[in-house]
Amino acid sequence: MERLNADFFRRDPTLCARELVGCVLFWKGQRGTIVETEAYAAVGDEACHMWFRPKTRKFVAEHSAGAAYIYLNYGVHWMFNILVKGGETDGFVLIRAVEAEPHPRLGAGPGKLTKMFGIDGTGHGSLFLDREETGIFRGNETRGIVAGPRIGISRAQELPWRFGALNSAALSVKFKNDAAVPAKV
DNA sequence: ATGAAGATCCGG
DNA sequence: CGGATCTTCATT
Repeated sequence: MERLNADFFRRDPTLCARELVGCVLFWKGQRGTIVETEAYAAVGDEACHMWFRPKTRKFVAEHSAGAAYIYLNYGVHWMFNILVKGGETDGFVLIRAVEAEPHPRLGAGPGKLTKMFGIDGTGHGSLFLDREETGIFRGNETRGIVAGPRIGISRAQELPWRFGALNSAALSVKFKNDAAVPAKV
């Protein structure tokens, strides 16, 4: 399998998010097939942390493409994101769900998958793609990829920047009126 | 200092 | 549907 390197994350966040569906995430002894992601853009996206969090803008300035951006949400759940730095197209990809053994819905949500993998703040800022015990490997999603509005945000709800594997049992939330997007190139 | 909001999840 | 439980940020 082909290991993804930082170059993968030097493109448009929506492209990165879409192509990550079907790839396999490895993290300290566990693996999961990514079945749901969301893209967040530095420019023109009011839902992105960069829009309203100075600390996030600092993080982006000080880290390179492919770095893990991990934060605690609601004081309870760790969110696992990957930094995208393509110049005009900086942003993040949030990993929202993975298929994993043994229980199909063990990784069916952004907070659930970090708990499953043991991902927490200690990984924040790490270049995990290049580490021995962590990384992402390219896969091919044969079920088709669908897109829709992002989940749980209050702004920019119109952007269809959530991507998922069609009919996966591990989606955090089912897609409504699934509009299949073209498979990757 | 203090308060509000937040890319969620579980249980009643 | 409310509570958990912590960080960031704006306001006092």
